[in-house]
Amino acid sequence: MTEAVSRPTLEAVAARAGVSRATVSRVVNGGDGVREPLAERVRQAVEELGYVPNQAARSLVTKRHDAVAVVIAEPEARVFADPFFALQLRGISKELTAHDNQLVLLLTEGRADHARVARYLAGGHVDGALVFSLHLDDPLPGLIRNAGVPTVFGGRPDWSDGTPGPLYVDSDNRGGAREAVRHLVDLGRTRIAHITGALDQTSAVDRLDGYRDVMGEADPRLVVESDFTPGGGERAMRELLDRCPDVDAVFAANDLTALGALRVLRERGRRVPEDVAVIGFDDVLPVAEEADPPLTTVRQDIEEMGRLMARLLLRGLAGRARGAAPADAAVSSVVLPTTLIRRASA
Amino acid sequence: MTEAVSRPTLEAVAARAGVSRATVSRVVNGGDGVREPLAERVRQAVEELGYVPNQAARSLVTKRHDAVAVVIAEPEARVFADPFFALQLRGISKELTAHDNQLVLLLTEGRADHARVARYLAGGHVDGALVFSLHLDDPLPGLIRNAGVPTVFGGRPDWSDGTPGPLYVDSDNRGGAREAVRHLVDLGRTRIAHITGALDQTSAVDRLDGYRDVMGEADPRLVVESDFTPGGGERAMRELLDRCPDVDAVFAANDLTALGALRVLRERGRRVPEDVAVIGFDDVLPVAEEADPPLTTVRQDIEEMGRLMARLLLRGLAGRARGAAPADAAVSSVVLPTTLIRRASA
DNA sequence: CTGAAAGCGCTAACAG
DNA sequence: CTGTTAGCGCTTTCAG
Repeated sequence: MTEAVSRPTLEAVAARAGVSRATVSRVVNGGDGVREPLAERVRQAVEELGYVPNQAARSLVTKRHDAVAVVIAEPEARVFADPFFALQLRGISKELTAHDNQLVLLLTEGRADHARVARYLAGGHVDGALVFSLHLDDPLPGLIRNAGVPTVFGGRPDWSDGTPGPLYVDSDNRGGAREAVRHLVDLGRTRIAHITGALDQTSAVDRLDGYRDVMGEADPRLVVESDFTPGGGERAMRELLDRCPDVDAVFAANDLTALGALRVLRERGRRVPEDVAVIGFDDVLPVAEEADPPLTTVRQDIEEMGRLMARLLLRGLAGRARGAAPADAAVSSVVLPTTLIRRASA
Repeated sequence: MTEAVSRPTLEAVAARAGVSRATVSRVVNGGDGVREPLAERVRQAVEELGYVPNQAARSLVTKRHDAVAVVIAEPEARVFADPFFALQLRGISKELTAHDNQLVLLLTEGRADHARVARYLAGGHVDGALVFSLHLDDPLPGLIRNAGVPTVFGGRPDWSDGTPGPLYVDSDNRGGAREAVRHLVDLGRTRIAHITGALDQTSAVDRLDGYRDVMGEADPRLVVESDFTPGGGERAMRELLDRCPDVDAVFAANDLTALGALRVLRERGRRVPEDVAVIGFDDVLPVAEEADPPLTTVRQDIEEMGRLMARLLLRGLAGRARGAAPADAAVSSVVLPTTLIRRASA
C-alpha cells in the first residue's frame, strides 16, 4: 500500500506556464483557440508537472463522465462456463478505450442486485449502459429503461410490450441455424434432429426457428428441448435416440450441448459423423476444437458484437450531445452474420 | 436512447425538508448527529424526490471514489480460453459490491496500453487497484507501483528487486503440484513426467517446483516445457513419448495442457489411466469434466481468490483512512489451498 | 485570442 | 444538535 500523493492542479500548471487557468483548460481539452507560442508553453508545463485532469471536478461541471456501465446478469452458470463473456468484454473494452471512456462493470447475482443496479444507473454515474439481457422474463431491462439511461442491449431483448424497439446487437441466430441445417441436408441426411437451448432466451428461440425454416414441421419428435449445458445435451440425446433410433443428424443449440450429445453417441456406439452428423453453435474454443471428433459449428463473432455495442452507444451519446433527435437515424440495431466452420463432426 | 433528466440536488432536498444542506448531508451519510424528528423528515424528502447523491461532487471534496480498478493484462489468448477471468471477476465484484464500491475494468492489449493504464491509475480516479500480473518480465507492475496507488496482485508477482513484498493472493501452486504428483506415486507410477506451463509465469514455476519437491531430480527428460495451451500439450506429449516411451504418468501444468496430452495419448494407442495416468490443474469446467476420460485435477478456488483480493485491498484502504501505518499489520498476502479432484484419468 | 469570475453539488470545519 | 461558510478542481460565459 503505497502513499498517495496529491496531484498538481490546473492552477499549478497555469502558474508555471504563466497563463490563466482558462487557457490551460483550453489546451488540455483540444487546444482550439490558443495560439502557438502559448499552447506549447502550457503543454510543457503539463508535461513537467505530470498533470492529469481531475475527472470528478470535470464531471461536476460537464455532467459527462466518459464512463459506460456494462451490466451482466448472470444467474446462469453458463455465462461463466464459456468465454463468451470475456470476449464480449474485450470487444467493448477496445472500443471504449479508443474513445477514452471507462468501463464500469456491474455484475448481478439475482433479483437482490437489480435494485442496486437500477439505482446506480439512475444515479447518473455513467453516460450510458451496455446490457446483456439473458432471459425473457428478466425485469432488469424494464428497470433500466426506467432509469432513463441510454442503453444498448447485447442479444435481442424480448420487449413484448409495444414500446419502440430498443437498440441491440445480435448474431444472426436464425440464419446461422438455417445454414447449419442446410449443410446437414446437403450431406444427404434426412432424419435431422434439433436439441434446443433454454427457450426463455431469444437466441434459443431464433435457432429453433431457423431449424424449422428449413425442416418445415417435419417430425416433431426430432425436436427436444434442452438448456445449453453439456448435461442437458446428454439427456436430450438419450431421449432422442430412444424416440427416434433412426436419427442421422443433430443440430445442437450450442457447442456445450453438442459435447454432451457426442458423449452419448459414443457411449451408444454410434459413429460421428458416419452414423450421426453433429453440428454445434458458437465455436467456443477450446471446446469445439478439442472435441472428439472436432466439432463442425456455427461461429459468431463475439468480440465484434461487443465492439459494435459500444460503438452504437457512443455514437448515440455523441448524437444526443450534438442535440440530435433521441432516435437518431445514424444508430440502429445490428445483426451480425455467422459462419459455418467445418470440422470433422459433420 | 431515452432522455436524461436532471437529478434533484441536496439543496432541493434541504428546501423540501425545511433544513440546511449540511443536515441533509449528515443524514444521507449515516445520519449520526441528527435528532429523530428531523432525520425522518429528511429521509422522507429524499424518498419523495428520488434523490441520489452526485458522486462527482462528493469525490471532489472527499478525494475518495469508492471505486477500484481491476487491471487485466492479457496478451495471452489463454486468459480468454478458460473461465478463470470471469470467475475471478465475479469474486471481486461480489466483495466490492458488498462494500459499495464500483469496479472499473481496465483491459490491456500490450505495451501500448500500459501507459494509458498507468496514467489512469496515477490520475487518482480510483482508490486502489487489483492487478493480474501474468508475466515475469511485465513492466506493468512497476508502472503501477510508480503510480502510487494501493494495489493487490492476483498471483504472486515476480518482484525481483529488493523492494518490500507487494500484497498478493495466490493459490498454493507448489503444494497442489506436490499433492498431484504424490497421488501418482501412490498409484504406483514410477515414470512420472511433468509438462510445464509457460515458465515466465510464477504459477508455472511453482508447479514445477512442486513436482521436483517430490520427484527430486529424477530423470530430467521427464520434464518438458510447454505453454498452458492444448496445442502445446500435444507437442510436449509427443516429445515425451519419443524420449521416454516408458512414461506411465503425466502431471500437466493445467487442464488445457492435459487435454492436448490426452489426445496424443489416444492417438498413440495408450490407454488412460491404465497405461498412462494423467492429472491436470485448475479444474476448469467444462473442460476437465467433459474430457475423455474425465480429468483428475487440482482445483483452485478462483472465485475466492478474487473475493480475497478485493477484501485485502478494501481493508488496506480502510486502515490507511484511519491513519494506520502504510504496511498495516492487518493485511498481508494470502495463499489459498488447493484440492485434488479425483476423476477417471488418474 | 486570453483572462476574470461564476458556479457545478457536495462535505467539513466552525459557530451558534 | 443544526446552520453558515468555504472551498474541492474544473469548465464556461463574458469582457477585454
